[in-house]
Amino acid sequence: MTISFASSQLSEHDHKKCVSAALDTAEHICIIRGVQLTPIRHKVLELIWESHKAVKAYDLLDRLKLIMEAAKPATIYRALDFLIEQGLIHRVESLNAFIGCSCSDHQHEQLLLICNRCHEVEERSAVKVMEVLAHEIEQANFILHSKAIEIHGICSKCDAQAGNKN
Amino acid sequence: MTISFASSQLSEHDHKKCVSAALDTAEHICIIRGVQLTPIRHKVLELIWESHKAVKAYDLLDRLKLIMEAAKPATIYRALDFLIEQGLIHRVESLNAFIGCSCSDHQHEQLLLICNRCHEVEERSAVKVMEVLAHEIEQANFILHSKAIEIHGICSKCDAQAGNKN
DNA sequence: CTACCATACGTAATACTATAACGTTTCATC
DNA sequence: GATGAAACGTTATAGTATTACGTATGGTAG
Ligand SMILES: [Zn+2]
Ligand SMILES: [Zn+2]
Ligand SMILES: [Zn+2]
Ligand SMILES: [Zn+2]
Repeated sequence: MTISFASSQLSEHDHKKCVSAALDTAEHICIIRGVQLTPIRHKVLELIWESHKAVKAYDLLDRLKLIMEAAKPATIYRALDFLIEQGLIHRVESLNAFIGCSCSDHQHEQLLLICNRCHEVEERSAVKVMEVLAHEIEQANFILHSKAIEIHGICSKCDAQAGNKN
Repeated sequence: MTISFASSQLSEHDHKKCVSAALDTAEHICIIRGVQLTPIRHKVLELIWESHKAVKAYDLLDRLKLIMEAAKPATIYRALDFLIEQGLIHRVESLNAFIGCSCSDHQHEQLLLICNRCHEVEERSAVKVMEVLAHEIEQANFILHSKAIEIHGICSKCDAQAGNKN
């Protein structure tokens, strides 16, 4: 059965394109910025991009160990720190997990739609939300450093599948 | 030195009123719902309300141990689970910490302004933000279960203090 | 009454997440 | 070829959270 009517941008797509685009962009960004996308960092980024699901640090570690026996927690966390600093991945606070950044323009003005069923995370730009939110923050005389908007629920794809089962 | 011009709702207030209001409300809500605000749960809620700072589970545990030697992690986490279920506290995902809920009407349509300096957390209702956000979520065909908007930065009080030092 | 059941709690063990500390390698620069 | 910075290796430890199983309590059906 195919899901022809699902509306999520994550459905039915050529994921290899996501991966290669993400890695190409990362390589490009790192060259421009003069920072090193070392083999470990590159591999961790690739592992994160294996799917659109949020992935845990120790799961990454297990997978990294398959090709790099000596990998330790610090190995992963250092790579994650680097990738976050460079805005190449996002930390999902409510899951203690990580996803590849798919902000089209890497402006990181995004909200995360986290599916509690399939665990995929969709990043949406939501310009209007950010505008109104910025205004609200300003009204509170609060000096913004960073913001995280994490929405939990059921994605359109999973909802459609559940609907089909009835 | 007093800070007479700070604008945060958390400044210069009678915190005993916050605590007693929160505890009274909690007792009332639990009676209405037919759930038990046991002595442990009540005490944990009181400890959380000692300040407007987000508090960690193991810090709560240490303080609970002072009056209840046998307290263990499960003691705290069970109380926290209950209080969250009842909407009497919020979990701050980005801090692995907890704050008392101060939604005026316990509708939990709030955003959290988290000060990185003093660690106080202000809960703001932000109706307009929620409206626009709800619309955005609907457009994504996403079925909402819960949402967390966590803003990090410097609160007006801390900003004013920093200003005074110059 | 008492057998039953649900809720809350006691207790121990364990799992999961993350960082600290210090040594080594590498490579560009002086 | 000494110096210094960045990345990584390695070990230990800190911090966060859950599982599992046993006990106590109180309400309720029989
Ligand atoms: Zn993809
Ligand atoms: Zn889903
Ligand atoms: Zn107060
Ligand atoms: Zn502050």
